[in-house]
Amino acid sequence: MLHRLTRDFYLQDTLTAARALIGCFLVHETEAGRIVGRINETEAYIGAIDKACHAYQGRRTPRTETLFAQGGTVYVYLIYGMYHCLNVVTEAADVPCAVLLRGCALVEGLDLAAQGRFGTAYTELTESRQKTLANGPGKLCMAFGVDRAQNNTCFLDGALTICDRVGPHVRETGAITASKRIGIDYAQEAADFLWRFTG
DNA sequence: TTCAGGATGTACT
DNA sequence: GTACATCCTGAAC
Repeated sequence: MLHRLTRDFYLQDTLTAARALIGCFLVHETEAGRIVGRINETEAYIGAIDKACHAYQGRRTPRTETLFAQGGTVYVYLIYGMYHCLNVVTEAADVPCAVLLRGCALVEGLDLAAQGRFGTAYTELTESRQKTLANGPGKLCMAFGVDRAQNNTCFLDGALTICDRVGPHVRETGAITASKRIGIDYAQEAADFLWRFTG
């Protein structure tokens, strides 16, 4: 069984959505098979008040255009010239907000993910590499085979989706922790917002 | 076990 | 020209 989150979910308040995404499943249906991971780390980016957000104060450029789409849109961008980051656009159209998916634990399609990251089968990986398969935004994209081709597609009807139920897996969360976001020291007071969720 | 440095390209000043 | 929502490797402790 595969149960996609509905439009209502993505139209929620960004901080609420960022917290609620913990425990949900990121699913990518590729030609080679399905890759599924339990989301365990997210960060919220809210354009109106957030200096770390690409669309801070409504800054609108070709790159940030996707952030102004309706909640449920996929926003992928290139960072540091070599890595991609996968975001979930939230809230209504013309409100630039998104949730960055920073990490997940793979539960299905392990070999596909390992091929994407290291070019070898999962069973060939060292224990260390198995544990760190998708525990960071750049790594998550490599493992799921996500790049800018997915930018501006839709989580509701595309190959890339988010579900609260996939096969035998059901969304399940224990304690969720809020903490400071990572890698945005340049964002002054916004760097101290507790907009990172793990669980 | 921790840490510094390099790779790399796009967007924007 | 500069900065960037990162990751990996290898050297030092």
